[in-house]
Amino acid sequence: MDINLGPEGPAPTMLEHLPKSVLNALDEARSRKPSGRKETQLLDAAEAIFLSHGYAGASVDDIVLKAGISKATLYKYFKDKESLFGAIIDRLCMEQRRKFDAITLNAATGDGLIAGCKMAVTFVASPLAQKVFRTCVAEAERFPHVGHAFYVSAAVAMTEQLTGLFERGEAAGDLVIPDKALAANQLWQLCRTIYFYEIIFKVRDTMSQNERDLVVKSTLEMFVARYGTETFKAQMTEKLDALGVCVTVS
Amino acid sequence: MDINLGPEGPAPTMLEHLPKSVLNALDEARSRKPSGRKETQLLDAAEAIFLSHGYAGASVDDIVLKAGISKATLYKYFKDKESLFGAIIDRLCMEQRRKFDAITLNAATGDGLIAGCKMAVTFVASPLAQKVFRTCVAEAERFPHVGHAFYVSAAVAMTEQLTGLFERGEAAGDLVIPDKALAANQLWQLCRTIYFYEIIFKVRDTMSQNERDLVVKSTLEMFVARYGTETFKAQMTEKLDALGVCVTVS
DNA sequence: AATGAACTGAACTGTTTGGTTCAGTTGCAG
DNA sequence: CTGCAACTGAACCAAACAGTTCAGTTCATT
Repeated sequence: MDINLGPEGPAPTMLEHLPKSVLNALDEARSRKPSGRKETQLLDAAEAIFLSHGYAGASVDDIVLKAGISKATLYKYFKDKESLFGAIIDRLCMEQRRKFDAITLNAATGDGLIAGCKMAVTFVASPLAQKVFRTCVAEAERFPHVGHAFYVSAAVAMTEQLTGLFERGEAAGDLVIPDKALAANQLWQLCRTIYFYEIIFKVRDTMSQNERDLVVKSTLEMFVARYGTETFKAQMTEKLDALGVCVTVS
Repeated sequence: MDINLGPEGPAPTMLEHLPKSVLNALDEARSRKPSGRKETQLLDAAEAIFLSHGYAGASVDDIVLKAGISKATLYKYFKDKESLFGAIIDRLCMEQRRKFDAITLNAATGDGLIAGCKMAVTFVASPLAQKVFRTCVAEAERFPHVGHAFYVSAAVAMTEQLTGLFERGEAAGDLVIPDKALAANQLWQLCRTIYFYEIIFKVRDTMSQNERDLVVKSTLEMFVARYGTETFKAQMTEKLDALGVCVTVS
């Protein structure tokens, strides 16, 4: 995407001493986003610091230091710390929403469910998603907008996706789901079984492929037992037995 | 429990000007907890402020002001802000654990499951539990002990309780659960469907009795579909249909 | 070569922070 | 009455905080 100059990056005064190739890359980046390079540096730095120290724990001085810009520049882009924080959260949530919307679960019901759960489990356990979750939970009380933005970008987006899959599953005679929004939430909740909370509460750091498969399997066993037609249950049992052994699809 | 003197409370110098009844109540409280009254005031105030502002956002001056004690006294009890915070979290988690351990789910399987889920849903949506959850999630990365304490006080305690219920359910021929810890986690997760996250992210503030019943019902429908024996499924369907209309047990 | 906008670094404001110190007050046990 | 430990309030510290100001630099555009 953009060129990562690392913390601080070279001062503009030093540009002429860089190799041609780097200069070209810089020019390219600059022409692509002519007026936003400094802003991007700022947003990236602010994101990293807010996500790891929280709003109150993050210092503006640390942010400008990491961004390699001056304090005056920051306050030209944002009126205060609070609005910078808001912009960071909005950017993160939009990105999250984008990820959900990019998913297309157009496989057959069984494979769609498995793929969806795998994505959900992988997403939910990813370091970035964990940090965003943590920060949004932490600040939701003081900044309701933050909580709301996160909720819409995750819960709402995911509900829409799954509802589509469920409707197709019903049409195919695989599922019978009276309340699809409720079922989507339940499925999503089951994908957070055990490991999500163990990571959130720092009881562990990561989860293995086997553990991911275990969650997918146990989640769908439950989901299908409740909402699957008899024929679909039998069909899924096989598929799920194949899982949890070695499969790696992602 | 203890006598609430309100913010700041009367200074000790003013005690002799208070009505006799209040003085007696004060004396009673003091003789009950002779050496810990100031400490209790401190812990209560610190709890309130940490839970609503987070660790970094809470100021020691605000805490001693609310506790009605002097700063010097605080630093006689705790070596620094961090250890005060640790003590607050430990106290909250111990209390949480105590609540879970006090539960006795000794009814028949069906009623036990319903009672357990009702408690879980009510607990999970309570303002205090929400604040504790928020704070522990927020600080788990900077203070791993906080995350760990919360995890043990909630997840572990609840798993133990439910495992007992499941074993009795199996003995009675109602349930078949190969992995009981997993099933306990799934049940707990399902109790957080929709509303828990809506409250955590400040999309709403409370949930009604009907909404609680809806969660209990949908949770157990799913759980029983997966882990119930055929006879038990039929039996539960009736019980759950009775629910979600008006029932108020709590 | 001149213009103007973006940006810099560093100094500066006024406030707040966590933490310390201390002379003096209080209430209670001997 | 005395001695003692708990506690007070207020002053104090150095560091950090968010936010402002400004003289001066950089750089693409004309």
